[in-house]
Amino acid sequence: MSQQVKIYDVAGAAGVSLATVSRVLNHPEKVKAETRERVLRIIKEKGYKPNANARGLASKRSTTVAIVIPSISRASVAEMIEGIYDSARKYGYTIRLFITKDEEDPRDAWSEVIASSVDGILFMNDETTDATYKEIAHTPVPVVFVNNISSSDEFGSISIDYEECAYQTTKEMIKRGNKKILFIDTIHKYSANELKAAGYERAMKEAGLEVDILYSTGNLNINQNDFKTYLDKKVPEVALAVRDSMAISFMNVATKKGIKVPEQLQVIGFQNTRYAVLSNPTLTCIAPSIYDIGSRAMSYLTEMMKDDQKKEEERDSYQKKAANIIVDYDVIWRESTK
Amino acid sequence: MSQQVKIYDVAGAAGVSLATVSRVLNHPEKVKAETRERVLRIIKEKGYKPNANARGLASKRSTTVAIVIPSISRASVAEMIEGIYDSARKYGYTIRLFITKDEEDPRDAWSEVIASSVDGILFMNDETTDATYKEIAHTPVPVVFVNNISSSDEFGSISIDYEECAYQTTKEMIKRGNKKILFIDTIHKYSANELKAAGYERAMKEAGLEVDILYSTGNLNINQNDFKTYLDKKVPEVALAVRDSMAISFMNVATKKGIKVPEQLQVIGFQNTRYAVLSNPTLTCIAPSIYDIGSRAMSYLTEMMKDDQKKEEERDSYQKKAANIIVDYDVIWRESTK
DNA sequence: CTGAAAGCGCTTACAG
DNA sequence: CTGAAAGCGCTTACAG
Repeated sequence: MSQQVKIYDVAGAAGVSLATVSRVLNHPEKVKAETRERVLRIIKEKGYKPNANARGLASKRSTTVAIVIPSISRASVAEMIEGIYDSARKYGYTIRLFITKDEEDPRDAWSEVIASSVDGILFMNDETTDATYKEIAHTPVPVVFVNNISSSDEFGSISIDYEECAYQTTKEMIKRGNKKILFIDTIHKYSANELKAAGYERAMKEAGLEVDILYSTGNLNINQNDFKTYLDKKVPEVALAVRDSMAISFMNVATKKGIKVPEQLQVIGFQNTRYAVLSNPTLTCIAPSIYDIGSRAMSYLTEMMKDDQKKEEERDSYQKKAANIIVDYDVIWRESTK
Repeated sequence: MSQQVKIYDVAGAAGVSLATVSRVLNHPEKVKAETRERVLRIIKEKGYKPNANARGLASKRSTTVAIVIPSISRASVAEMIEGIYDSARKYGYTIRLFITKDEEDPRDAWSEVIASSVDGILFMNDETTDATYKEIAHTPVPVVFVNNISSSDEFGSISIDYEECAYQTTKEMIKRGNKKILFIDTIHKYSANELKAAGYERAMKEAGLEVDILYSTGNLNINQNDFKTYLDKKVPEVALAVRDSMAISFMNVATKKGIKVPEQLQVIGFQNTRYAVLSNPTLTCIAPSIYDIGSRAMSYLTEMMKDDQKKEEERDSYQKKAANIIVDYDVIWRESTK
């Protein structure tokens, strides 16, 4: 249980004051090259790492950002966090993780995040109500919405244009001669899913085709019943599902009923999880660059935090800069489509 | 951008000194009930949340623990983190997330974790070499191994007994009259997978049956080729795979060759990921209580951190207490077995 | 370019 | 049971 090296130890060994050691770390350009080299060498030798708490307290900056997510088990969260993490490391930030539980008061959750004294917040949320906006309006550090377009111009966001990619994909399937196109959505209204549905509807209406949306829960057993009931009545030419799991489940139910995929029914998922390639047939997917969303969100947050260090008056600038950044997507054609 | 409330503000409003406010928060039993109530009310009114950095600096405790994982995209990590998180909240701890990249020096990674001044570390690692042990030996805070039995008695661990569950499951399949049982393993040696293989081997040898292990990569395309090549030569009665994705992939390759699952070939996975129910047929799985591993790991770490606050002499006690805690598992029988 | 000193917001012996 | 004061390990104006 060895004692951690303190800045005093380094200063002593290098024959300088602790102020100089601190400067070497925080404003190296203000220190004479010769001194800097010497201090740096000692830092390395002794394995000195500044105490994060002391640093945070003195500088009012913690070089820590919070990731706030509703639940970590959602399919894409892991990849997004990985994107955030890699980007955060590049900028020297550390991650604090918060999972907001549905059953608890979001007010408490948010103030806990703030109290943890982070320099910025990456906020992933499937549905952002006005109440949420009010909640987070007084946050003393920059907030960036991840994978969820912010409808407020107070906060920036990084996301896929879900409306557009649903629109384009539906349109493509129409162009390929399909008319009966089903959209499978969650009962619960998530803002991303609402955008997907809107894009689908736009394409269908433009082509004069009938909009057909099947709502089901995320629960697999209920899904399967709903899907069976639906398929007893009719078989669409194409099914687009907001989640890969729903797409695969729909495909499995159809296959068991003797419906051939993709000959009679083509299926498309919206997430491109790793399991899209494990289904049989493999699943064609709209593939958002989830990793990129994470890493771009972090780098955007970094910019905002830089601005945040400036004085109050100048600060308005970044508020106005609040941008909704759109990240690319691909469509990966696999066996579930012709 | 409202100013955060400080302990001074609360003290002023409550007509007490800041020491008393601090006591209300940290040692409530030392404060007269009447005073305590009043202070508590003001704290609530003002929405006071102590500054985490200042608190950490003054008390030498940060009420933060680090989760160190090799890569977040592994199937079970999300659920484990959820378990850790829920348990951490219960004990009032916050989470700092570290992802160790294969390409970087583990020495640097670990010292970064320590510098972030956490009170304890939850260490998830697929393979722990002697070098790793040496690396982390001088960690100034308690470390608990998660999902990886520690072979050192310096550190405790929480895990499934992978050897045992592989043994029991193989034995069960033998009891059901199967003789040709294949074990599908990763080429890369992960300690958990080695334990699974050992359990399988023990059961096979006990029954005088031939051990048959197929090694493949985690890469799906390579898998499929390996599996095709294997199945061209022979079809086992049972295949046990260390990963669900490998099990499903093996099953899909077999199905495409016209082999009937489960009639001719039964398949069992080792993880029970959500996708076990999305495969067709659904996959029988050994189901470790991943969530429990996470939550028990955190609660065990809490104990160690409590001990860690005591004096050096007393400390040996917890070192000796370092336990390897075994968490339960289930076997969930689905369509891929008879 | 460097050092002495104040201060960041708390906690915790130490008196009383 | 409560307050005054020292101190946690840094950063950063302020002098020089």
